[in-house]
Amino acid sequence: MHRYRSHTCGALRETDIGKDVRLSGWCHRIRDHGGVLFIDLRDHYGITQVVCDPDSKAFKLAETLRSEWVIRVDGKTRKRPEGTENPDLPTGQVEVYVSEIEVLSAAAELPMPVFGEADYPEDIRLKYRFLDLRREKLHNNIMLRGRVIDSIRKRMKDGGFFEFQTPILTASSPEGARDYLVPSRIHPGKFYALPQAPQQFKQLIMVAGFDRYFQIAPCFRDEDARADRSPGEFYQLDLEMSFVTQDDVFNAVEPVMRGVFEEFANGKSVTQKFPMIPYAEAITKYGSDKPDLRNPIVMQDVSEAFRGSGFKIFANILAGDSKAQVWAIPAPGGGNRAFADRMNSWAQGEGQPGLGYIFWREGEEGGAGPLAKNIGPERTKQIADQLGLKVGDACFFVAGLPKNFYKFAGAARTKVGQELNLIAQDRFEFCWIVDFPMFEWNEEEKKIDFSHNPFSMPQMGVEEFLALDASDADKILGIKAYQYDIVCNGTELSSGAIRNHRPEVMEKAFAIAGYPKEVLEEKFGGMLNAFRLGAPPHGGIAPGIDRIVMLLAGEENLREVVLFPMNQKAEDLMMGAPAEVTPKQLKELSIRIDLPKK
RNA sequence: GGGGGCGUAGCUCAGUUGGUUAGAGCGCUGCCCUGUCACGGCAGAGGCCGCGGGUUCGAGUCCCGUCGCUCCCGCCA
Repeated sequence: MHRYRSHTCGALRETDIGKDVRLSGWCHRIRDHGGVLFIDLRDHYGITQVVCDPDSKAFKLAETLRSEWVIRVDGKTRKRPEGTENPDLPTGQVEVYVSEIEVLSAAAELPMPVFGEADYPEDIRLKYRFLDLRREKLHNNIMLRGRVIDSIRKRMKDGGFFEFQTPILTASSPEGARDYLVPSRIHPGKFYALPQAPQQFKQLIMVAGFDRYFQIAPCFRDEDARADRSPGEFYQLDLEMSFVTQDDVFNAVEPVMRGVFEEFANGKSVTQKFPMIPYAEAITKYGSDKPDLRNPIVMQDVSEAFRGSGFKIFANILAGDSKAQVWAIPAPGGGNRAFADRMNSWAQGEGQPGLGYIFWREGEEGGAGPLAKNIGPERTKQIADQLGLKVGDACFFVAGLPKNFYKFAGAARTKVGQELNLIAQDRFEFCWIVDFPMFEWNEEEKKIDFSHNPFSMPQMGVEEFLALDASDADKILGIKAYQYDIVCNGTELSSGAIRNHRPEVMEKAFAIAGYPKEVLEEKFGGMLNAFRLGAPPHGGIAPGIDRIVMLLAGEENLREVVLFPMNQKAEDLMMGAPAEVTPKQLKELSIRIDLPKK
């Protein structure tokens, strides 16, 4: 017999009754009845009930066992007595009557239990990650992650993509997030950077003629964390294709995403054909470039209903600036004062002066609330007609310059959807967001910036683009890029683009964003050189693996789907990173520490 | 860098207008228990109420500061 086990803890069935077996695992739960003692023995594969009584020579030792001790047991598989079967366990028809126990590893008192699903503080969970990972939910999430990645790989290879590895130690890039830097010992004073994404490498792979690249790629960005953004490092399904249009990329990626989600959706429905929503439309309808389409609320411009009206605050805002607008956020089913007031105080909590509203209720079919009184019944009806609102509904209003308030309007749309339970929980709602602006105005620095990444191809003829005059800001700011996102349930899952493979267009684009040719040469010289020596038109996208798994696992936080995550302050509490290093190490790197003064 | 929430036993939490000795459940320790699977029963240990200062006759409770965790904003080509 094997030293540790003849079966796993999830293996035994009625067909094994009568067999002498050997199991190893953790003492998940121990129930000592004095004369009979049960141990739920757990390993990766499942749980088997192990029984001991005073007739067994292992009984004395069994009584000393504690939670999470690792033991080996020998015994005989037998049918459970009539009426004591456990239908919740695959092994629940049988049990193992123990003849011998060997303690392989004892466990001290636990800082957190493995048994049960009680919530524990994150710092304890992170410090004792290996215990947390023993727990069913996290264990399953990590296994799901592995299966999702397997599925992605298979689908990508079936789609004609080839897997490549790109360097981890590379050069710092001037755009984008802060880099993680690695000092060079051989070149004192110089640094490698960890890649924020293998962006340039994958483009160079296209220039090298490999045609279709993918990689489950680690990416490193020194940015502050969010619930859906790990600090430090995360993984992307990075992919790139040659000789493609935007549609070709969509047709390659959409089936992979849909297929993976359908495979692991667990009964939830998945969008069959991802709708394409232009960026500008997403902003005006949903107040976000990552709209949650499970939320049926669509906002509308209702400026005309307020222009010159008796509601002076809005009327004055509209009169004061031709670009000012009033947007309506319909709230079907929210037609009562309590809800409207709750939204209003929520808005104040968000730092807004308040949230104007009208609601329609029995006896006040013409609209209730101070705002309705100010603008009068005719305009109120105009709003109700435009938005299709009826008795029992409400509507909220925000006014000002859309570029300043659209985020808040989007947040209000989400809040209304949540409060009124309008968000369908049984669906994965996908869409493409397309036609992102190429440039944006940087108000702080009074200059034009790239609005997304500088490698996208502008949606403009080469001649016309090269002829652009830097002073023609309006025209420049109106240029769209072949830049696109995949959004699912309000989470940005991917970002991609058709790349700019023309050196002269790239020079022009960087010039518009205020980067002289020398900077471009210094920072992107490698890629620029490549583009001067025969580059195929190419494009790609990079879906975030962690976020995909998070959605499929039904988790709200990335840390629930990452094996060994860092906390929000980018610390690994288990390994103790980051940490100080020895003076000798620093000296070798020609680095002297100069801490900021408190 | 900024804002919100939280911080009471190992853990989850309760703790009234500021008022005797700060409680419960889980876990832990001991004893009892032969069919449990969230086993059950009895007993027990375990608290700088995050930390520092203040108001008060009296602070877990009120005020100020600080630290920790978390969520959000900035940031994330």
